[in-house]
Amino acid sequence: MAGGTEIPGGGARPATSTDVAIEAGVSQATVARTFSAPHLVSEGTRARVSEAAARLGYVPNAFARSLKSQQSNVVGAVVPAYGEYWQNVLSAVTRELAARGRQLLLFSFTDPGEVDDVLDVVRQYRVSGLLLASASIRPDQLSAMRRQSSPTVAFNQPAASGLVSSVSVDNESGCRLLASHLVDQGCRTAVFVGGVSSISTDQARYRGAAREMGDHGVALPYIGAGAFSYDAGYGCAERIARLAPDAVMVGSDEVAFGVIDGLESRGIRVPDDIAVTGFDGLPQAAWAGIDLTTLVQPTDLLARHAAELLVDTTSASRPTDVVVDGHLRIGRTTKRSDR
Amino acid sequence: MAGGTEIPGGGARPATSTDVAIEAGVSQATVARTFSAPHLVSEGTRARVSEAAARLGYVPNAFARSLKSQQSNVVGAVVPAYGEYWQNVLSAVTRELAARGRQLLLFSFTDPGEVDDVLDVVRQYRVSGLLLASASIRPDQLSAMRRQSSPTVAFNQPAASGLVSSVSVDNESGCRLLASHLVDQGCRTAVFVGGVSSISTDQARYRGAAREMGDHGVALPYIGAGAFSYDAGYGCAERIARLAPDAVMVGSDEVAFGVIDGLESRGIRVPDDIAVTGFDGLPQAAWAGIDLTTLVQPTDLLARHAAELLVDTTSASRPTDVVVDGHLRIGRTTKRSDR
DNA sequence: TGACGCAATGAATACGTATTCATAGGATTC
DNA sequence: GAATCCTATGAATACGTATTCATTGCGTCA
Repeated sequence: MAGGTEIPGGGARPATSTDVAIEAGVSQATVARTFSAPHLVSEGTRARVSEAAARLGYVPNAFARSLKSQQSNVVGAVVPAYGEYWQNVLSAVTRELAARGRQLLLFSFTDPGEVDDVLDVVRQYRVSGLLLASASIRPDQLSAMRRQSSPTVAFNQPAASGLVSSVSVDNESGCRLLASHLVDQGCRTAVFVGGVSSISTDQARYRGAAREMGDHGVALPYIGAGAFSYDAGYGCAERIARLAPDAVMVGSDEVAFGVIDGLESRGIRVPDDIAVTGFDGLPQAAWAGIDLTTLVQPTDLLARHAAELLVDTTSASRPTDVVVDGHLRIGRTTKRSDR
Repeated sequence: MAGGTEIPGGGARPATSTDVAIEAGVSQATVARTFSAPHLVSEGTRARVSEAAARLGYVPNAFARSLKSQQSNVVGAVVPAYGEYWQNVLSAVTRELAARGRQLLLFSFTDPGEVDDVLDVVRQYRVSGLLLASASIRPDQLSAMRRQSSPTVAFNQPAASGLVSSVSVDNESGCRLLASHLVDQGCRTAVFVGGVSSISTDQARYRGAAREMGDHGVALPYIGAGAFSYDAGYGCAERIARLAPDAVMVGSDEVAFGVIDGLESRGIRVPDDIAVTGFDGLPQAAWAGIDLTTLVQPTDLLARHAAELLVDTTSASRPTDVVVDGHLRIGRTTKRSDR
């Protein structure tokens, strides 16, 4: 240890750029420039400042910076508290944003009704972007975001189109792929299990599935699980069993996991008695013990698109809708049992 | 619509407290007080201000507030990018913090080596608290947090003791419960599959398991999966098979899911040939298709303790270690097959 | 009735930074 | 050799709020 006073400034107060300026014998402006626009500072000075900063343990104050520069580098995310799918999305988006120097301020809600209140809090943070995972949002909140010229991106909620950007997988064609695969496997009767029928994504998936099935002369009644959860799926087994179809198309993997277990608990074997498909491509779908046929969403790609829209300030005034294709994952749950 | 000018201030600039002050015919100070200390404002004035604020779509600027008041209401969380377990924890902690008026600023890392850099960014935000999910942290970062008098809580990383608070499940006694259950089921030989052996949590779990087994004269060799993931667990199957034990105790549920599928893929049946236990109590463990015997961590309770420590400013100077008990969940994977 | 206290409000200031404007050299150009 | 330009720096100011201090008006108590 060279000097005696390591990390001085004894009190609780973190060092400021002015402290560093005094320590380095330069002006506060020079310190600020050293950190936010180094190319404006000569090499020698820069070194002296950096050294002084390190000595004082100085870290720029993000709040002051945001206040002055009128932009925050913070992206807000409003996401349902529960659900495997959203957790994966969040994880991917966080990574992509971090790579672009943005932080993620997380807000979660359990009841869609809370979203409005949550958004009021979000606005306090003058977030430079907003990721939405819920479609039920007051239009004036959206236009407030827009006036702030902060890009807003709806993730897998294409219905919000027009006012905000959106990034989503092609739900309809994805479901056509799944349906088509089922038909190939010899499926003649089927059922669709949705989560919450009022959600646009749910509707689009059903629509795609029903059309493709219809094209092959297969009817596709809709059953609502009531939620996007394992338990909701499990609870559908009886209603499905009553219809005794060849196949069950489930609107989301998590629900599908429940459907499978629910069916098996009633002695209905998958895929021998009924084939099952999911949607999302959660990591668990690939687990050997499950091996679900599903439509894999390219989460990383979606996250990358979302991050890019969120970082691009011009995208606020020019809402963009990005739709990417998923790919079919064929698993055990639709293996033809040459019946 | 009453007036003509709904939400004026046409430009992109959000309304400020001064704008509201002018609109309401009061001073800026009064507006500030209306929002941060309403009891100092007379009822009539308060109403007039609130009305003006609503008219202008005014929302207080959190950055300015934090700058002035020197506290942020933002809690930082540094969490591994991947892993079922942490996603669940994050979700629970977010809820608890929201209930206490705190927001969560999320930082994720893939490589523990990144943590130091991430923490530098965290410090920029003068977070009022910090949740850590990684034990590998430079001591000077911790003391910097302490000097800032921000409570820091290590989640399930009890080794960090002393400098920061911690909240964790009783790993050792939890594993004793699991081991004891296995012995009751007639287990005479066993193997422990850990994730990353350098992690204190991993060590504590192995220690508990080995001691209980030892008390019953059962040796417990350690196998390192190398990561806390499904794939890592799947890849251990061969090494396990070579030892041909009665039971495998796995240090985490996610790894256990992989172990089970890996074993089954080699024709080893669970639980008929080998019993398997996990640790964590992930939601998936309760799925009927899996039904894993595991130690359920009371995540909500842990999150609540963490949130309380993070909110309590005095806890920074007085690190506290909270340890709570988990409970045994007995599933299919250890059902005695009267061998 | 005068002194005092309390409630409500306004004026002014400080928080820590980014940025504009001005200044001083030093290099470059004709 | 003078006019010009560019680079590096400092002084000063503004961002939007919380808070201290001062002021006013009014009720209360002796």
